[in-house]
Order: sequence, then C-alpha cells, then structure tokens
Amino acid sequence: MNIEMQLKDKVLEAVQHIYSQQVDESAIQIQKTRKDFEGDFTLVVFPLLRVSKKPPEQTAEEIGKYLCDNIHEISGYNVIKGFLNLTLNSSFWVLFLNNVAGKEHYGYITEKENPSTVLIEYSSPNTNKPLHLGHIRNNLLGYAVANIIASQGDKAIKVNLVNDRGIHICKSMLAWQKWGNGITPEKAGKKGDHLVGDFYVMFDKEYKIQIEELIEKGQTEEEAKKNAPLIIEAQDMLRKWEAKDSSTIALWKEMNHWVLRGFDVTYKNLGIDFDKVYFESDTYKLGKEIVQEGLKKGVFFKKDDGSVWVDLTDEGLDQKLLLRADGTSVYITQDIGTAHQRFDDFKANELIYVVGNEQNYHFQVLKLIMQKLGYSFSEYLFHLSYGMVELPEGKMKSREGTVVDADDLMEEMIRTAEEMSRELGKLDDYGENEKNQIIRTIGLGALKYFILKVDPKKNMTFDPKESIDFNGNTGPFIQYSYARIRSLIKKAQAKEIQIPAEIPSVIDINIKELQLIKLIHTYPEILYEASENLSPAIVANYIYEMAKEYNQFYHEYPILSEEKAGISVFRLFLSLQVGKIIQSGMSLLGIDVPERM
RNA sequence: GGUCUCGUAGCUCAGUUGGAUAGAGCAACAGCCUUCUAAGCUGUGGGCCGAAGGUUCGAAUCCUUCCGAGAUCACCA
Repeated sequence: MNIEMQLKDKVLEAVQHIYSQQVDESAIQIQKTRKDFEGDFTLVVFPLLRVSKKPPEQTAEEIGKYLCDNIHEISGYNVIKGFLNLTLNSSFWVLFLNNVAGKEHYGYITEKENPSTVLIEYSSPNTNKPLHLGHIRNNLLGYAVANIIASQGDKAIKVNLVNDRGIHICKSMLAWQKWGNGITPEKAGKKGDHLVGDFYVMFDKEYKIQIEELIEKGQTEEEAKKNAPLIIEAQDMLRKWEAKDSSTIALWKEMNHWVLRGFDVTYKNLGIDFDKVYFESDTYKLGKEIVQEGLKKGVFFKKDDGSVWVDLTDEGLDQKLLLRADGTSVYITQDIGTAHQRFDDFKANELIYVVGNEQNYHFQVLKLIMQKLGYSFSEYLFHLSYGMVELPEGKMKSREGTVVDADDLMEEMIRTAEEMSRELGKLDDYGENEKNQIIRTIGLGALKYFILKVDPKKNMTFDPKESIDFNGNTGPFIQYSYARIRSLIKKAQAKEIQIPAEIPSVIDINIKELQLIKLIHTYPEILYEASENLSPAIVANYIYEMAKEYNQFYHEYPILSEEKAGISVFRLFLSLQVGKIIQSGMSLLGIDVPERM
C-alpha cells in the first residue's frame, strides 16, 4: 500500500475518532505539497468542515495532531488556511528509495491480474509518396503509446495498415509508365518512396495543365476535372487492377515494393516497428457481409439505386454511404470489417487508432455504426486523435512544395547535432563510430522530444527555419543530464567507490535531494496517467522536470567530491536512480540516451 | 448551417478527478567555468489564463452564451 492510501485511511479514522462521523472517501483529498510550502503531502480540509463544524484551521490542527500521533512516518505538520501540510521523516524516504533501487522496472506493472490485449494501429501510410512530418508525429505517438500501455501490464500489439491500392496509387503508376523510361530506384540512386513520390507529383502537374486546357475550351472546372485524359486513364488503370490485369498488377507490385523498402528505411531510422502489417489490397473488401447483415437487421437501409446507407440523423450526424450501388465498398466499409476481424484475430479488448483529427467524424461514425450493429466491442474502439503539425505559414501543402519530408528532416537534425557538437568542441576526441552514434542519438532525440512533449490532441507548429532547440526543454537537455549522471557513476567506479544496493536509513536529506526523491515517487502515477490518457507528453514533461531538478542539485552540491563518504555515496545512489528513471522514461518515448555526449 | 477540437507571457508549450501566490523553455538583459560535462546553473523584466455570466468555501480547470482559430459534414482514403 502506498503512503497516500495509508494517509487517506488514517484521515478517515481521524475523522471518525475526533468527530464521530463517517465521511465518504472522496471527501479526502491528499495531494503533493506545493514547493513553496513546507511539507510533503497536503490534506485539503475544506470538504471535511461539514462534519467537523469548526473553522478550517482548527479542523486541520486537530486532524494533524491525530495523524502525527498515529503514523510514525509523519515527523511534523503545519497548517496554512485550510491546508494541512504533513512532513514525513527522512527514513521513510530512504526506505522508499531503497525499494526503488531494488526494482528492475520501477513504475512498471509487471504482473497484472487481468491484462488487456490492446491493438494499436498507427502509421497507415499511402504507398504513393514518402513519409512527411505529419507521419512522424503519428509514428512517434503510436510507438510511444504502445510502450506506455505495455508498461502498465497490458499487452500492446502494434499494427500498420498500409494503404497500397486506390486511385492515388494508380496516378503514380501511370506517370511512371508515361514518363519514367523504365527508371528504378537503383538507376536513379534514390529511395523508392521518393522516386514514386516524384511521379505522383508529376501526375498532378500534368493533370493540372490538362484541366486548365479544358477550362479554356469552355468546360467548367468540375467537368474538366472529370474529363481530363490523365484522370480517365488512371481510373481505367484502377479498373484493370481490380480486374487483376497481369501487367497492371506486375507494375503495381514492383512500385509498391520500391515504396515499402523506402518506408522500411525511414521506420528503422525513426526507431519504430510493428508486430503486424496489413495491406489494404488484402482487406479492402472486408466488411461487406457485415453491412449486408446490418441491412437484414434493419440497421441500415437501401436506396433506390441499390446503395446501402446508415441514417445517423438521430445522433446529430448525416446519412453515410456504406456500399456503393455496384456493391463495392468504401473506406468505412473496410474499417467495419477490419475492426471486427481484429477483435477476433487477437482476442483484443481494445482497439486504438492513431489517426489525425481530420478524421474525427469518420471515427465517430464508425463507432456509432458498430454500436448500432450491436457489437459489444464498440465501446472499446478509441480514436487517438492527434493535432496537425503546421508550419508557421499554415498547413503543409504538397502542391506548394512546403511538405517537410521525414527522411530529410531526420538527416537535417543529425547534421545540426553534428555542427553544434563541433562548435562546442564536445566530441573532438571521440572515435568516428561513437561520434556518429552520439550525434544521431542527439539529433533524433531533439526531434522526437520536440514532437512528443506536446499534448497529442493539440495542433502544433513546426518552424523549419528556427529548427529545433538543443537547450532548455528539449531532448538533448535530458540526454545531457543523463550523460552527466553516467559520467559520475563511471568516475566512481574508477575510484573504486562501491554504490551499495541499499543505503542506511539514518541520513540527512537536503531539500534538493528530497525534491528528487519525491519526483521519483510520482513516476508510477505518471505512467499510469500517461497510459490512461494515451499521452506520451505526460511522460516527456515529467522527465524534463526530473532532469531540470537534477541539474540544479548537481550544480548546488558536490557528489563525488563531497568529503563525507556516506553523503557522497548517498548522492551517487540517488543519481543512479534518477538516471534509471530518465533512461526508462525516455525509452518509453522511443528516445535513446547516450552514455556520454 | 450541423458536429467536434482548440484559445494560458512577444514565440513554443506545461498546468493530472476544481485547491494555496498560474509555471517552464526560447527570445532580451545581467551574472557564474583553477572544483564531479557551461548542450549547464542563477537573477531581472514579461499575464484581464479569448470575453461575459453562472455553480462553489475556492475556477485556467465544470456549465451557459458570445468572440476568434481550425477540422469535418464525398459513391476520396
């Protein structure tokens, strides 16, 4: 039982004892004492005035005295207005710290009684162009959320659903056929996803020209968009694909293969992975049967032309098409199918979709449909809806060439890390291998942290010109703090100082040390909260606070050079724990920490 | 118009089921390296928490209205 629960219990007891009355547990609010006040935990007594029928100060005083007399961990208390601040004795904190040191994965729940299986779908790229900054946010979020969920004892399964079919894919294929002259990634010396992306852009450019021409000849824009020869050819190609025309399929396979190989490189560089990859070319027909069943049950209805719809006007939404008149499926049909399949395949308890907030409506509809169909799992579908990454001048637009490419960005970050290291003379006497390793860690750390520290649901701005900071609330700052700790530990080892598995409980803890220990104390709550809210940002901000606090401590107190051996060892011991948590938290975020930098 | 998000310092962001005097970083200015990594630390300035009401002992947080920004409402995915 943790100390907060223990305090709660005792307060209940105190109220019973002093005022001879029961109160609901929810009336007992124990929180961490704010930094500007003396104490470790604070009881807010306002909700208890109802039973005490006394002024706040007096109530706090009475309860404080009772607690102090009855809990040996409490060494003192003070009352300010309606706040009862309790101070715990140092041996409690030392004991706690020893406990942390003994655990391999402090903060994790390693054995959960009824672990859930949670499926996390993320990334979900189209195979017609390379990944960009928006995908980076998606990938980092999906990966980190999966880690965080797993840390809380549930089983997290990462899946990717690759959108490898459809008209947009045909556009790239058609352009390559027309203007590619048989070029391949090898011949072009280019990553396959970038090469295919070039053809997609090429298509769009030519298509625009054709539209302009048709408009000049007197067609409306709408007509022109439909009648441009290129789009007609692309649609024709899609029909051939669906009819399994062998040469179309062969080209499709080849170009998809190029793109997927390119994605693999990007994923690897980003440091993310999947347990299972689905392809839409395999799944796009799923869901039709379910829709038919729904039609029989009267959940959906058929229009005169034979198309199937769901009416969501009672829910404040519109009608939504589920099957075309020709019986082919649309996007949502497929999602109905895959959701069902996944709950089946994996015996999943929850399904989380990491998808941008532009698709909020889609997922709202999906969930409602599943509900209407009577699937009990409908309430376990979650849309982790993340905000757009915007540039200072607004949204990224491929037409205007303002898309920030994922590969370019990573490369750029690493290069910046390299420049800064050189300017600071940090890595001058490092070997080439280690140096490259470190600048990679730092560059990617800066990028990942920059994105993950922001609350997922919020839109965020990314300014490529200002680039990403390496000072302040950043990945490198945290990595640096970690490297400092590691450096201390290594120096201690060199001096043959043993850091024990436990430290004696009689020790004076100074204010900074206590601050750090208290932060360590909250780590499990932080992970729980991050998991509940599907928010890596909570972990990121916590780790930052920890690093900041540690740097202050480091600056203010000698550690290795502390004369009293006992204190020196204690500080090393504390540093070691802080380092472990930084490492642990960062790894949940998918960010590496260097041994030195 | 319907539905849904968001609005906190010049900029980028924290602020956990409502709690004490709203916090960081960047940018600006002023300090700190003969001592464990200065990618660090300390200090200064900077706020009608979009606005107004309401609920409450107590509101950046909850409710209502309004203002502002964005997304979405496709036989695209």
